[in-house]
Amino acid sequence: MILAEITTEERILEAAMKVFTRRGFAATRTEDIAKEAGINRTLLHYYFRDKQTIFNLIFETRFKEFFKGLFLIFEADNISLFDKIRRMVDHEITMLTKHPDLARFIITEVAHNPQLLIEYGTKLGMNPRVLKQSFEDLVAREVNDKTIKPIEGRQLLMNIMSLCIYPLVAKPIILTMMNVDERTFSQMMEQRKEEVSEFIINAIKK
Amino acid sequence: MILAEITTEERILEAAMKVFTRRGFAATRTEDIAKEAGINRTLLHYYFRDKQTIFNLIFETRFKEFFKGLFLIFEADNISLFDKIRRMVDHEITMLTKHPDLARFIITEVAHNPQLLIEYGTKLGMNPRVLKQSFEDLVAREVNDKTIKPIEGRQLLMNIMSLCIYPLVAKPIILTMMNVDERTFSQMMEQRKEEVSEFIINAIKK
DNA sequence: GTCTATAGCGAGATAGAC
DNA sequence: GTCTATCTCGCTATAGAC
Repeated sequence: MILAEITTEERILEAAMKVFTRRGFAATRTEDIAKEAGINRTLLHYYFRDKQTIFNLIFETRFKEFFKGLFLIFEADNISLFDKIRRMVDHEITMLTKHPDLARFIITEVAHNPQLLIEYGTKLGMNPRVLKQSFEDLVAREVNDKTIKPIEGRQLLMNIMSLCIYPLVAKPIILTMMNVDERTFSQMMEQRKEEVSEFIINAIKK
Repeated sequence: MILAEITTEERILEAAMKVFTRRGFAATRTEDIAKEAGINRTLLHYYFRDKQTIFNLIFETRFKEFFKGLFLIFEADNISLFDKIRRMVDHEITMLTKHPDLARFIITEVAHNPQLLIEYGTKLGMNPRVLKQSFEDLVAREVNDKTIKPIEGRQLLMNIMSLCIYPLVAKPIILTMMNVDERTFSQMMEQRKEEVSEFIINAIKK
C-alpha cells in the first residue's frame, strides 16, 4: 500500500496545478484549491506558507512543461529544417492537447508579470537568444541555399508557434464559434499534427 | 470649449477600458481604474453602480471591436478566397496592433466565463455557425474546383486566425524570447500584413 | 458632482485544541 | 497532521457632508 499512498502535500499540489492553470493567480481562491484537493483550507498553510509560495512551485513546473521539449528540439543538431518543423509541430500540439489550459496560463501570467519569464527562464538554464539564433541561422542557410523561399527565421518561428499554440489558447472560443464538442475538437487537433507541418512546408518550399 | 470637454463619465470608461483590458476582471481593482482616470474611487459608484456594471460595458465594446470587422469580411460576397484571406489578415493584424491586449483580454475572459461569448455574440446579432459555414463553403468549392490543395475550411480558418492573433496574444513572451523592443515588434507586425497572406496562399495554392 | 469617512464582506493567514 | 475559531486586511460599496 505504500506505493499507492498519495500524501496530502501531493494532493494539494495536484489540486493547485489544476485550479491555478485554469483560473490564473488572481482569480484563484485558496478555498478553491482546498475543495479541489478535498482538504481543509488550513492545511494549505501548514504545508506551504501562503498562496504565493504554492503558485511559484506550480508556475515553475508548468513553465518547464511548456518550454522544455521545444528547447530540446531547438538544440538538436543534424536535423533538416523540415524535420525540425515536423518535430516542433508534433511536440507542441501533443503536449498542449494533453494540457489544454497550459499555454493560456503561461501567457496571461507572464503578461501580468513579465519578470516571471526572465526569472524562471534563467533558473532553467534557458538562453532564448542563443537558441532562437540557432533556428534563425538554420533558416537563413536554407534561404541562402535557395531550398526555401525567402523568409526571416523569426517570422517563420512565429508562424510555427502560432499554428500550434493558438488553437489551444483560444479553445473556449473555437468550441462555441465552430460549434464542435470536446471529442471533435480533439480529432481536429490530432489531424493538425500532420497537416500543420505540411501547411508550413508547402508555404516555404520552392 | 464644449467640444473639448471630457466628462468624468468618459474618463472613467476610458480608464476602465485600459485597466480591464490589460489586467482582466479578477486582477483589476476599482482603485486602479480611479487612479488611471485621475478621480476619486467613489465616483465610479456614482456614475456606474458597481465594478461588474463597468466591466459589462467595457466587455461589450471590446467584444464588438474584436469580432465585428472580421464578420463583415466573412459576409462579403463576390470576393475570391485569396482576396478574402488578404482582407482578413490585413484587418486582424492592423486592428490587433492598435489594441495589443485586446485578443488576450477576450480570450481569457471567455475562458473564465464561456457564457459571455454566447450572450454578447447573440446581442450583436452574430451567428457564428452561419458565417463560418459561408467561409467553409467557399473553401470547399475551391477544393472541389481543384484551385487549391485539399483542406478543411475550419482548419484553414484556424490557421488564418492563428497566424494573425497569436503573435499579439503572446507579445509579452515574444518580446523577451526574441529580444526585440516595441519598435522592432511593430515593424515585424507591419511586415506580417503582407507576408502572412502570401504564406497562407503559398501553402494552399496548387 | 465630488469628497471623507466608514460600513461590510470576502479571502488569506494564524492560534490553539485535539 | 488536521480541525475550528478567529484575526487581519484589502477591497467593494454606501452614507452623508459639502
